[in-house]
Amino acid sequence: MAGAGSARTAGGVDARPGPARSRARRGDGARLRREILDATTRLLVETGDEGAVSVRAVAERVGVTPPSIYLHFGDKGELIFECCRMLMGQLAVRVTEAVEGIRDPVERLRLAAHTFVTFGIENPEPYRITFMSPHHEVPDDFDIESYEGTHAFRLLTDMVADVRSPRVAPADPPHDAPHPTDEMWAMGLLAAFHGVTSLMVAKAVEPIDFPWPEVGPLVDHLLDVHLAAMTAGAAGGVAP
Amino acid sequence: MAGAGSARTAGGVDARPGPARSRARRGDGARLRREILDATTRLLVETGDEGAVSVRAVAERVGVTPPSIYLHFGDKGELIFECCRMLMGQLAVRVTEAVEGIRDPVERLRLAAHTFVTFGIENPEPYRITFMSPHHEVPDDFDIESYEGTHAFRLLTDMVADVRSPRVAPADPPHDAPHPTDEMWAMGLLAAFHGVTSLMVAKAVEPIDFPWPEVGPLVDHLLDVHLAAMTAGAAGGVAP
DNA sequence: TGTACATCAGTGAACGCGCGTTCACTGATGTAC
DNA sequence: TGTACATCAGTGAACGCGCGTTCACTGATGTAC
Repeated sequence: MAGAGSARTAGGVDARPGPARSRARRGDGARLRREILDATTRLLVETGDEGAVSVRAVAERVGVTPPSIYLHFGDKGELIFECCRMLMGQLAVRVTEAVEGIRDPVERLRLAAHTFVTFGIENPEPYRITFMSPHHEVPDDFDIESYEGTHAFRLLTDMVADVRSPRVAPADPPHDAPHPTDEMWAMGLLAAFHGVTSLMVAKAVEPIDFPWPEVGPLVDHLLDVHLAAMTAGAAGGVAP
Repeated sequence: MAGAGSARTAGGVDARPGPARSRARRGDGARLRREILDATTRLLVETGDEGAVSVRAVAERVGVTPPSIYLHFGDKGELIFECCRMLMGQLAVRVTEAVEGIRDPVERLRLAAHTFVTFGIENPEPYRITFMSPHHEVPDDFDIESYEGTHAFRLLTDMVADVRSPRVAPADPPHDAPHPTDEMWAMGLLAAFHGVTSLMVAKAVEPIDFPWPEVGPLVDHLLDVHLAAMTAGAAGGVAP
């Protein structure tokens, strides 16, 4: 079975068993864990289909039998959750690296936005599972503070604060509402860019020739809109 | 089997067979079609889980055997697609009715946005399948012009045009780009509100106590941002 | 008014499939004496 | 230096399940004569 067998099993997905994986050395059982996470992510990215990710398919791609998965993950849900967490971390790292060394706050924000959206579009299925699916249960030991997403959102809030500094109050909103906080601006931006990514990732739309604009210009437009609004009240605004 | 049997089958979902459905009269075979679509939608709304919607579960809820589904739908995909289309139509109707009779363009836009987001949040699973899933194949006879979504987007574009009339050019964007068209404004708004809905619908986030803001204020904020930007150049803007 | 017949709405039983998961096991690797 | 043994990494076979779909059928309903 581990020899030169048929590569096509597990739901018709090419699992490419790879070159007869060698058994891990004694203390190195964790190696398989890394390989499983890796294979799951690649399966998700390459097939672009959550349905293609079964315990069996992952095992086959790693070059191991299905029960081996349970040596490292309690169940399938745990595997998927861990996988999403890893990708979330990668996204955060990407964005952080992209803005590194850039001083102009506006350019930082712009680059962060484009990086975020691009990452999502390049990894549609992981993005979908992480941000658009209701399924994965959160494990008991989940800690919001050590969650990569939390750091990322804080980074966004900081970027917003930098853009708005020296702080200006926007023109009074047309209805009776408090002026937005940095967190509100950040949430608005997140919603907007997530919205763009989400629309592009839901490929349902693809075969319909709906006049979607190019992604880049749309992201720039949304940024411009926010930047214009952020600084609109600069002239007559109230600095706290 | 059609008597007082166990209501709990088909994946543990309560299918509630209902009061022994009577066979349709001779020319009224289409009745079942409507009932199937109805049951599918309700199953989707009530369980909030796409996985709960199997041909068997739908059949049981309607009070009919699984093969009967194939009397009216070629396969499961066709059923789901038809169901989404119906919901899309309902959404369009809801929004249209909501803004009916309201003269102030800004208030129209505001009401449309809140109605859209609320509909999505109240029907998370249908919203997810319709707007956030890549699965359903588009049938061959699909006509974009008669698609409810197309009308809805046109409605949005018109609302944007009304708000921007008398037409004003926004302040020059900070980079070399053309001024946004009505379609671009509409796409930006759609992305933003879809983003909000999408985040709320992906209940993955729910068990994590992330500091999501209230939906209403966030929608208002995004509207304010767009309105401020739309009218920012009014003073020195160029009317075409 | 009565009856043979075509049509239509739906049934019952079964198919093959891939899935997640379990359980008893094997055989290589390192360690203690 | 040699050997018994505990441990660890992974296997092989099987489980029960629900799924989408098919096929030959049944029995009620309306229609033609």
